This record gives sequence, C-alpha cells and structure tokens, in this order.
Amino acid sequence: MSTTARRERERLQRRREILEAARKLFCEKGYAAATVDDIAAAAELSKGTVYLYFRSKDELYASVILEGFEKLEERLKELARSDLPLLDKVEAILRAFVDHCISNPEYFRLTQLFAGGSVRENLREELRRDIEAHARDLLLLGAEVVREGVEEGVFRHDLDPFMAALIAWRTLTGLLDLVIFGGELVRRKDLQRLMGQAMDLFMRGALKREADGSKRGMIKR
Amino acid sequence: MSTTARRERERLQRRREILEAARKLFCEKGYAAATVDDIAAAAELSKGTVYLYFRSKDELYASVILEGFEKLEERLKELARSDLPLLDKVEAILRAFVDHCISNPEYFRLTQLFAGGSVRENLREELRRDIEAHARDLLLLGAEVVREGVEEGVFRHDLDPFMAALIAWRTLTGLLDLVIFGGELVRRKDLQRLMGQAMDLFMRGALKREADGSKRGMIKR
Amino acid sequence: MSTTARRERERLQRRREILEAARKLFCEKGYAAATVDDIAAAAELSKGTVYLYFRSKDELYASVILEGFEKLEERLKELARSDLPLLDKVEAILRAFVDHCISNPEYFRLTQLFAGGSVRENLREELRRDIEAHARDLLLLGAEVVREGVEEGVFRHDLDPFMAALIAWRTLTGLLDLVIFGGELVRRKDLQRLMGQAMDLFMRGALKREADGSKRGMIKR
Amino acid sequence: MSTTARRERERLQRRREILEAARKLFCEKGYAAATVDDIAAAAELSKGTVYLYFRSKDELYASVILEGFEKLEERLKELARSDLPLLDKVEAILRAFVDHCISNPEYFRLTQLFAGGSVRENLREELRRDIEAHARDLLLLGAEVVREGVEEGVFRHDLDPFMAALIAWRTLTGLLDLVIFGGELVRRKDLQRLMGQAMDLFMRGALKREADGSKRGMIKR
DNA sequence: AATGAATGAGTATTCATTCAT
DNA sequence: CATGAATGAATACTCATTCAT
Repeated sequence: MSTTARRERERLQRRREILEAARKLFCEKGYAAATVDDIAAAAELSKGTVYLYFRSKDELYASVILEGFEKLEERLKELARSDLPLLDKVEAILRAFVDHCISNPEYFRLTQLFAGGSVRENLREELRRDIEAHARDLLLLGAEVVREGVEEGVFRHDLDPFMAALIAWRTLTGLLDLVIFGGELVRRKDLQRLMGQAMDLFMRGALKREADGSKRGMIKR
Repeated sequence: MSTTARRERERLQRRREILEAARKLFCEKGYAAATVDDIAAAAELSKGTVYLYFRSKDELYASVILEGFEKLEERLKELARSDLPLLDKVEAILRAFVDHCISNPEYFRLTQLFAGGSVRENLREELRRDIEAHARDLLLLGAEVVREGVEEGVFRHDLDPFMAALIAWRTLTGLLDLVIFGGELVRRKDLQRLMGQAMDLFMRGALKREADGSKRGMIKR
Repeated sequence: MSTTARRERERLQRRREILEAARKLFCEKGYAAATVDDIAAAAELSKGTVYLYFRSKDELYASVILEGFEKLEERLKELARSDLPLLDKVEAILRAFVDHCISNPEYFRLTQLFAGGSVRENLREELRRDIEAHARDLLLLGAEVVREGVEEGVFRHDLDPFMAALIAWRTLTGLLDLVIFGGELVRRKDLQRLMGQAMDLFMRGALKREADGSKRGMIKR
Repeated sequence: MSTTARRERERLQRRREILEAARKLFCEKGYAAATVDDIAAAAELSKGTVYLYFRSKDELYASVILEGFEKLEERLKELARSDLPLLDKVEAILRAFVDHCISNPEYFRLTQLFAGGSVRENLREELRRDIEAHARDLLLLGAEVVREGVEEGVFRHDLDPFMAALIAWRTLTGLLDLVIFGGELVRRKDLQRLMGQAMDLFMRGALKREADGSKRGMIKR
C-alpha cells in the first residue's frame, strides 16, 4: 500500500519538477525557442520521461498556464467572498491581480503569450477549453463584484458588469505587459504609479456621480 | 528615361505584392507557421525573389508592421492637428484608432504579436528601433492631446498625459485583441458596445468634475 | 551493468560508422560536394543521427582528419623510439610516412584539403588547435630524429632540424598529392621510383660529406 | 575602323577588370565563398556582364590561374635560354620561381587551390587541359635544365631530370604554401632561410660528388 | 518507470545562371 | 553591349516525437 502511495507522491513530484522547469524556460526563451530537450535537461530528466507526463509540448505549455490560473483564482475568490465595503473590495481585487502578475511575471508572461498566440491553435480542443474556462471564471468573478456595485448604487447603472470586468482586466494586463517586458516605453520604477493611475481612472469612470465626491483620490499613487 | 521609371515602379509593385502576401499569411498562420515558401507562392514569385526584396523573414515581418504604423500615424496626425473641440478631438482619435484596428485586423494582429514576441529579439537593431520609434510617436501624439485637455481644464490636472495615453492605448488594444481574435469570451457583435464603454469609462475617469455634467453620455453605444 | 557497456560500445560503433562513411565521401567528392545527407545515407542512418554524434559538418570533417593523424603518429613514434642506426631510422620514417599516405589515400587527400582549405576557418577553435597540434607533433618528431643525426655527425651541422623536417614533409606530400590525385603529370607506376628519388635527394643533401661515400645509393629505386 | 579597334580594346579592358577583381576575391575568400555577385560588384559591372565574358564561374577561375602561369612562364623561359653557367642558371630559376610565388601570393594561392581542388573536376575538359599543359610546360622547362646539368656532368647521372624538376617544384610550393598561408608552423620571417635551406638541400643532393666541394655553401641564407 | 538513441520532416537562406529589355 | 530582376535547386541544421531496452 504505502508503496502505491509513495509511487503516487513521486509521480506528482516529477510532474511538478517538469512544470517548474518548463515555466522557467518558456518564459526565458519563449515557446518556440524553449526546446523539450532544454526542459528535460533543466528538470534533470530524460526527454522521454517528459513525454511520460505530458502528451506534447503544447500540452505541457498549457499545463503551466493552468497552474498559474489556479493560484490566482483562489486568491481572488477569497477577496470576492469577503465582506469588505464594495469599493474597497473592488480595489483589493484589482490590486491583488496586479500584485499577482508582478510577483509571478513568468506565469503572466506565458498567459499573455497564450492569449496572443499561435500556440492556442495547435492545442488539443479539450485543453484549450479548460484554459479558457479558467479565464472566464475569473472574469465572471470580476463581473459579479461590479454587479454588486451597480446594485448597491455605487457604480453607474448603465455599466455592463461583464464588460467592465473585461475592460479592467485588459487594461491592467496590457500595461503590465508593457512595463514588465516592454523595455523602453515605460520605466520599471513608474510601474506602481502607472497602475495606480489606471485603477483610479477606471474607478472614477465607473462611479456614480453622487458617490464620487467622497471617494475622490481613493486610489493614490 | 521611362525605362528607369518603369523599372522603379515595377520594383515597388513587387515589393508591395510581397508585403501583401506576407501580411495575409502572417496573420492567418502566425509568424512561425507562415513559411517563406508560402509567402513566395502567395505572391506568385520564387523564394529567391523574396530575398531580393527583403533580407530575411524577420525583416519582411518588420516591414509589414511598419507599413501598418505609417498608415495609422498619418490618420491620427490629421485629427490631432484639427481644430475640433478638445473632447471631440480625443474621442475622434480614440475612435479612429479603434476603427483602424478593426479595418486592418491583420496589421493589428501582427503588431500585437510583435509586441509580445520573440521575433523582436532577432531583428536588426535598426529595424527594431524604427518600429519602436513609430510606436513612441503615436503615444506622444496621444499624450500631447491629453496635455491640451489638462491645460484647457477639461481633464483633471493630476492626470499624467503620457500615462493616460498609455492606458487608453493598452486598454483599447487589449480589448480589440480579445474580440477580434479571442474567440469565445466576447462575441463579435458586442464589439462596438464594448469599445464604446471602454472609451466612455476612460473619458469619464479623466474629466474634471465641473466639465462632467454637461458631457455625460457623450460617448454612446 | 552490461547494458551500459553495450550502449557505450554501440555508441562508439555508430560513431565509427559515420566517420567511415564521411571519410569515403569527402574523398570521393570533396568537402563541399559531399552532403550530410549523402554521409547519413552511406552510414545507413538518418541525418539527425549524424548530428547526434557530430556538432556540424565541419566538425565531422575535422574528426576524420584527426583519426588519420592518430594512426600515423603511433606508427612513426614507434620507429623514432627504435634503436635502428640513424640513417636507417630516417629512411624508415620517411618510408613509413609515404606508405601511410599511399595506403590511406583518403586520409591523405583530406588532410591536404584541410591544409589548403577554407574549412579550417570555420572550425571550432578547439578542434583546429587539436589538429594543428597533431601536425606539429609529427614535425617535431621528425626534427628530433634529424637533430640526433646532426649530433651524431651524420648530417651536416648547418642543417636546421626543424626546417629539414618541414622540407622532407612538404616534399613528400607534394609529390604524393601529385601522383595520387594529380592525374596526368606523373603516372601511378612511377610513384615508387619518384618517392625513392625524392628521399634519396633529401638524404644526400643532408649528409655530411665524410659519411657520404659509404652511403651512396642507400635508397634505391 | 577605329570604332572596331576601340571596341576591341574596351572589351579586353573589361575582361581584364573582371579577372583582376576575381583574382582578388578568390584569394581573399576562397573559390566557394567568393560569389559572382561579389566579383561583379568589385569590377563595377553587373553580374550579367560577367557572364558575357566568361561562360561560368569555374571558367573565370581557370582564366585567373592561366594568367598567372603565363606571367611566370615568360620569366622562366628567359632564364632557361640565358647562357649563365649551369648551376647559376638552376639557382636563378629556383629563385625566380620562389620570388614569383612570393610576389604574387594571390596567383600562387589560387594555383594551389586548383591543384588540390574540387574545382578541377567541374571544369570544362578543354580548360583543364589548357591549365595542365601550362603546368607541364613549366616542368619540362625545369627538366630540360636538369638534363643539361646531367649531360655537363654537374648533376649525378642517375638523376631523372623530370623527376628532379617535380621534386624541386613540389618542395618549394609546399613550403611556400605553408609559410604564406599556413599560419603558425613557420613564421614569415623565416621564409627566406627556409627557402634557402630547401634549395641548398636540393642542389647538394643533386650534385655529382666531384663538383660538390667547390660548390658547398653556394646558396646562402 | 525511465531512458536516450534514432528519426525525418521541415525551413531559412544562398547563389550560379538565364533572359527580357 | 549591358543590365539586373528572377529563378529554383541545393543544403545545413533543428527538434518534437517514438520506441526498444
């Protein structure tokens, strides 16, 4: 029995090691440039072994992305469930998202590559759906919070919650991408101020007039 | 005399044909998947001829992107120089940008790929700088208009014009990318409304309080 | 256990097969004309496999040459260490060198090509040095024997041993090249007589006058 | 009339310009690496024009070599016809040959490449024969002088004149090649001494005993 | 389960040569 | 005569994937 259990543990451990190596290399060198050989070597395994755990390079790639989503989802769900005042909750979620992207630039990078990428097309239908489902879940979580805000009368009632979530999401990732990897347009040190302005702009644009005055300047930097 | 002129014309024509074929294929299949063979075939030329006009696949790719930038830049510069009332001008510019991306989804796609891409690294220094210079010019154009708005007292004076331009740019491209190529999160038919909401959110967030009332609802759809 | 050993043996065997095929083809068709495809086919392996054993075509080429040097070096070292009378030793070494070149015309040809070749420049520094070191070793071996002869008073004391070795080496290879591959200037059947004359001329030119008389005609044919 | 003459002159001039450019580039970069484009550019002509004067790259190459032979042949014939004392004549010829190679390293290099080369095989039969005929003529010239020496009793009567010429030729070219292009085995500054030793060795080896004493040290350096 | 040797299809790039103008 | 645009065959090298051990 314990043998079986150990086996299983080891198996998961191997899988994790491969994912770890893959994440690192995909980020450093991009999807195409990171070879399965590289990844196997980094995981200190043979190439054949990698194929024992993942059916293809694409699948390995997708799995790395999924892992990132899972971590983020957990964090955001907690905040969404919390009973913070709504505006604070929105702000907390936005901040948490930004923080997650900054602290896990590798996952972030990969997800961006996936979004804009040619990899997506080669992916097994099933996996693609899985990834997209995660993305949708996160968006719905955001949309739900906005809806609360509209219902509470904090946000303008002509705001489409889902669209608002989309807008916030893409604004933030777009900017992060620019700063984290974009090189010369924005300097790294301006990151915090830039993200602050972006969140501020979004919140101000979303707020109902009446609620506005008291909230002005809510998001600093 | 006319011989030389005709030669030159034909030469440009060929170049254009290749660019056209390349643009199409890069978009359809992505950078890596579109082979030089494909492009040559699509342009109804031999592969060698392609290399007569472009030094490498990367260079061809970069040239396609540059062409897109040039078209857009012209359009936006006109609007920026116009004497429309400022808010109308901002709106017009945002709209023109969105329209351009929608009407030239291929250029748009390519530019997005370039931004997040591994191609950039293999590019001749010169070409890369050229492309980045165009991107910067467009941003500065946007920043300049925002600055006007701040000076006229239309936009909040705590708004950093360059950052505001960045935010608008990345918000819009992020959303467009999602809709044009993203598949299933957003339906194509919601595109106009989504872009409208995004622009509206941005403008409202940027406006000074006093100017607000009279402008509410300015951007419809 | 035996598995590892067998693996290693097979690995070496493969390597040898490739080297063999490469040697044959490089000689038959020259460096440029022998394609990696050809070599792989001759070794009854896939092209990829060739690259599993050799990093590049150049490296494969260099390895073939090295193999030739190693065989020759061993043979000549033995003779140099032997306690034959000096003149006999010199003659034996010259003869052994000539014989080696004649029996391994392929290695000989390749080495000549390398010497005069553009391949050398593309070679990994390391390999190039390795080959040049072997060539130098062989020359020093020859020079050492000449030095002995000078010290023993058999050769003229104004003879620079290293230069003498160089002269003998280049004379013989030059002639061999001519006969083995040169076509029509010299007929193959005159080879032995030609080499005899060359060695004779060299020895006579090198001898001290006093030792001369008794040695006249030492090298026949 | 004069038109025709001018035409012809210009034609020859063009031809010469191309040969000049080709010689330079073939030497600098080797046969394969020097492209017809390069050569045309260096001659400030279009590629098509090169093909107007030479049927193929190989033919151009062969023509360059022939030109070198022609220059050398003239010089040596003069010496051979002169009425210098025989040993002086031999020495003068050897020296002239060495000098020619040193002063025209480019022709020399090319001829060596041709001798050991894969180019030879692709060459039009006719051209190859032409080149080989020139080489043979030069050798016969050398052999003739040696024969004179044998007849005069200066050289050993068991010396095969043709073989002796071959030996001298290949010895000298082999060493020159080594020094002029070989890099690290011999330093350039030792060239003169090395060539002196080689010629000395050859002459001493060839001399009849009686003539020897008086001639010892004849070739210095 | 793990290995790592073998595969071979796939691709960018070069260049001698031709030919219409 | 001269041009230079067009060709397309040729080739080195890569890498995801398979499979016998």
